[in-house]
Amino acid sequence: MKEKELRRSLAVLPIGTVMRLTNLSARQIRYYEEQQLVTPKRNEGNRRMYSLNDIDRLLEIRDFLDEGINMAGIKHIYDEKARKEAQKKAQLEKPLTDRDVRKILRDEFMSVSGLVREDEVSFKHNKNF
DNA sequence: TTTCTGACA
DNA sequence: TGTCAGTA
Repeated sequence: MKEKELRRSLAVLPIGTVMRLTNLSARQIRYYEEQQLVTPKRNEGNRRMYSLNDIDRLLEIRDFLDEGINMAGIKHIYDEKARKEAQKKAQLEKPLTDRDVRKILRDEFMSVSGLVREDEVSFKHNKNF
C-alpha cells in the first residue's frame, strides 16, 4: 500500500484544476495556503502544484467552513491531529517502561481471571507486545 | 492562456 | 473574499 500513498502525494494538479475539483476560488485556495492549511509544491515557473492529498485536504476544509468553523478552529483541528500523531509515533519508538509492563501484566491477569470483560481491559495491544 | 503577488474595497 | 493590475 506504499505505492498508493506515494501517488496520492504526487503534486501534479495546477490551481485551475483544483478550483473545479473543489469548487473553491483561486483566491480562497491561495488564502488557505497562507494560513498553512495546505502546502502545495511549486513547479519551475513558481506555479502551485497540488496532490490528491491536497485535494482531500481542501475538500475537508470546505466542509469545516460550511459547518461554521473558522480559520482558527480548522488550524486547531490540524494542529491537534499533528500533535497526537507525533506523540503516538514517539511512543511507538520508545521501549516499554516498567510502569507499562506492570500495566500489561495486570490487565492480562484481570482479563484471564475473568474479573473484567475483554473490552474493558484498558491496555491497547500493539506490536510491542 | 493561466497563474502569481500585491493591493484595495 | 472578489477583483484589478502588471508579470512570467
